[in-house]
Amino acid sequence: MTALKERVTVADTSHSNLQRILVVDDESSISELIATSLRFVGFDVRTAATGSQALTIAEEFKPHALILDVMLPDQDGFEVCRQLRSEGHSVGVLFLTAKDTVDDKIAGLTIGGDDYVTKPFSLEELVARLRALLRRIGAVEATVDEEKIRFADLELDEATHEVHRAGNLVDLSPTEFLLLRYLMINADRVVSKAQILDHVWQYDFRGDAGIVETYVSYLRKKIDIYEPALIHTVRGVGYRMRIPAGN
Amino acid sequence: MTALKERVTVADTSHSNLQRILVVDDESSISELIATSLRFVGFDVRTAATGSQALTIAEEFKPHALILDVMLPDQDGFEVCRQLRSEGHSVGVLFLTAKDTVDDKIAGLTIGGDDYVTKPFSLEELVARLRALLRRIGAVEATVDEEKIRFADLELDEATHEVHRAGNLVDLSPTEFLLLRYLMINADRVVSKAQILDHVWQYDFRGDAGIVETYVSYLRKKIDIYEPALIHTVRGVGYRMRIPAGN
DNA sequence: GCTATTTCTCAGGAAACGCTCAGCCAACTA
DNA sequence: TAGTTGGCTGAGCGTTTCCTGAGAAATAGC
Repeated sequence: MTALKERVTVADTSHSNLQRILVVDDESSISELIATSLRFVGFDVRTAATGSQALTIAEEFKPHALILDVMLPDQDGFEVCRQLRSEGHSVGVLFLTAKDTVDDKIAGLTIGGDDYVTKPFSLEELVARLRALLRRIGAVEATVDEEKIRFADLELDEATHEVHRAGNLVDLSPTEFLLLRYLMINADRVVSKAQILDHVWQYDFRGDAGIVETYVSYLRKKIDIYEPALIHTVRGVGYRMRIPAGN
Repeated sequence: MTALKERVTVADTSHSNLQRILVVDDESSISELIATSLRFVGFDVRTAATGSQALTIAEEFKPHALILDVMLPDQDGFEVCRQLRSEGHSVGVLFLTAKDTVDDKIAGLTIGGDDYVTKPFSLEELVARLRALLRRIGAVEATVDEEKIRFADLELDEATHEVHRAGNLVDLSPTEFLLLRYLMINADRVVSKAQILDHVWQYDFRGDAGIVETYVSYLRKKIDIYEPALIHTVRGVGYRMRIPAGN
């Protein structure tokens, strides 16, 4: 799914040098979805279903970050977070919250470097947010990890959410931004509409894959009005970002 | 009986260095078709007809990948997948789904390097997808395994879906691509029209074998306009891809 | 609360594709 | 050489795939 370089052969875990993420959600379908996705892009992941279980696992797993549902069966996510911090763990937290649960508590989150994502989310967004969080709390060793993705004369900045093509600022809607990001990360490879749907759209999206066509069309009108066109369709297979020149 | 079974098992599988694939489908005609085909191309294959059976077999067989029908008699494919993953198996899954199940069920199928194929499928496509999946999840040891197939000055790239002949990009339709792929994989060997039909076309194709001739013709006009011609007819037998030079 | 943006559905049209068919050519046979 | 068989290929047609504009519904911003 994501960039080749991020692919690390899934060996095992114990004391790997991968970043360790603890996913806490009582719905196993959600936590497994996240875990699978994160493992694939190169994280070392554990899951927990309750707050107390999370604390136990965190004790020995020592995660760099948590993805933490605020609604847990035993105690709420904030409580888990507080206990963890009181024990001296400097861990970043990405909260998961239902859309309508966005009350005051969450407002103050971004101050501490934490962040939150509302359910349902798109996997692309979750991973992007998690990466940003890890960068902020300084859990990323090397700073090879720039916040910009480049392809040809296209430049996408994760920090500012800005996109430039040939030096010109391009204004994109949130979905367009995510889609472009996904295409750029997979530059030079064909990605199917199903893949795009699974990664860019929210996991509960139940509409037609035709929406991908619509958004590709939007993107083209914004970034491929410049030469050369970079988004190419591979009929019957999917889309591919590439520099056509070389033949 | 157990003795016999175990002997056989130990003899050709248990700790073979072949890649292990577990095929799960309640229609034995389908799972046997797939199993036979995969064994022939060098996989170690087991089959299961239900979800629980799949979990049991997976426990001891430890497959590198699953080919999993989403519609199973007891539980659906997702559940099987989730249970397997929650037990820590880092297994890739290739889902099988009926074409009209495209509604709500197929969401999330391409997460974590997984993929899906709709029934009816062509064996060539299934095998190609499976190979790609194994590559993505890193189950292939040596990395000699590039995503390109080469023969003479022909080059077929699975990731980009591009074909080059003598450095020139050649544009192929999906079926043409599959056919060329099959011929290249069987380079220097004669393949009959029936074989081609069985592997390249969907297993429920009930048309005339003459369509193979038509597609070979298409292919020749696209790749054998260069010298030397690589696709040769073996009259009364089939086709063979070869470099003519030698005699 | 109203407006602007964004998301999503839908439908028409254009192009590509899969497939059939028929006429023709080449190769083998007697 | 003539007949027969197998293979090649152009033409045609129904279907699928993709693109795009228009508009409804949801959302966010002011």
